[in-house]
Amino acid sequence: MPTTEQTVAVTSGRRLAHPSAAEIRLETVLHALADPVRLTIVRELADGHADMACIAFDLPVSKSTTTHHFKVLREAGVIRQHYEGTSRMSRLREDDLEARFPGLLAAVLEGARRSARSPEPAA
Amino acid sequence: MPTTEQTVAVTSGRRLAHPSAAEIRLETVLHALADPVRLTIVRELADGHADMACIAFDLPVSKSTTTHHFKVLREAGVIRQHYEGTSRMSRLREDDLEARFPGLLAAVLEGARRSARSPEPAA
DNA sequence: TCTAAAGTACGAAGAACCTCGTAGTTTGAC
DNA sequence: GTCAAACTACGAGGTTCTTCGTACTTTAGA
Repeated sequence: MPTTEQTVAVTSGRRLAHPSAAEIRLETVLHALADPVRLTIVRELADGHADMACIAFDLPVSKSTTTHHFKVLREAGVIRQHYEGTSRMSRLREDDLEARFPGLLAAVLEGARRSARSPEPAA
Repeated sequence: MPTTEQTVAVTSGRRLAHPSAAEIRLETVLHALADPVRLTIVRELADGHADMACIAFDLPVSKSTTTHHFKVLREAGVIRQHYEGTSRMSRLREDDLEARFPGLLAAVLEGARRSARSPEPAA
């Protein structure tokens, strides 16, 4: 029995479904990371903003769209979320991703940082 | 002037548009790799089948769909293609991808190989 | 208790994507 | 010149994705 994912809901009764580490699929992860808004979220989470509330991200989309993107990331196994009061805290599942796809997240994050520095090298 | 991509069309007059190495975008690459058919193509190209004709891949889709997927991979900068007679040869742009996103292709390929061995760990 | 904050669920509109079949192009061989 | 092989271009059909607004739920605080 995989009990890895049983640490849920500390200050709340609300539950959030997460895939177990073994259930994380490569194509789902790649698809989750292929969206600019979601890549921004992941990059900010990686840059020291762990356990951030969704509202803390300054995203160029509406509130419900933000919710949607966090859900996609969570269901893909990229982030873990838990409630704290009315806020939902998010954190990268670095260990689980590293175990399943070694080097993938690091490579994507490094690539994202480069792209952020040199957005589009004049086509 | 980037002259990296000027090696085209050896035995043919037909041209194929490729992005230069600097134009390869992370999100486009991730999106290109997020499809199961395209991931199969990339995995086979990596597994020693460099410079394969499109027809040589045994894909579960029609001929025109195959063409479409190769085009997506080429326009994303993942593969390079050139004609040889009536055949179109494909090859991974490993060097260009490594230069722009170090470790990314290797991580994806390693993940794809693992997924191929243990497709779905019984949800 | 009442209110505000944070977030969810639902449905809808529009865009993008995957797939296919058909018709056309280019090449090489006879 | 004729023919087949390999591939492309085009459009269509159906699905999925992104985005939004509105209404609802849960929690914390006055």
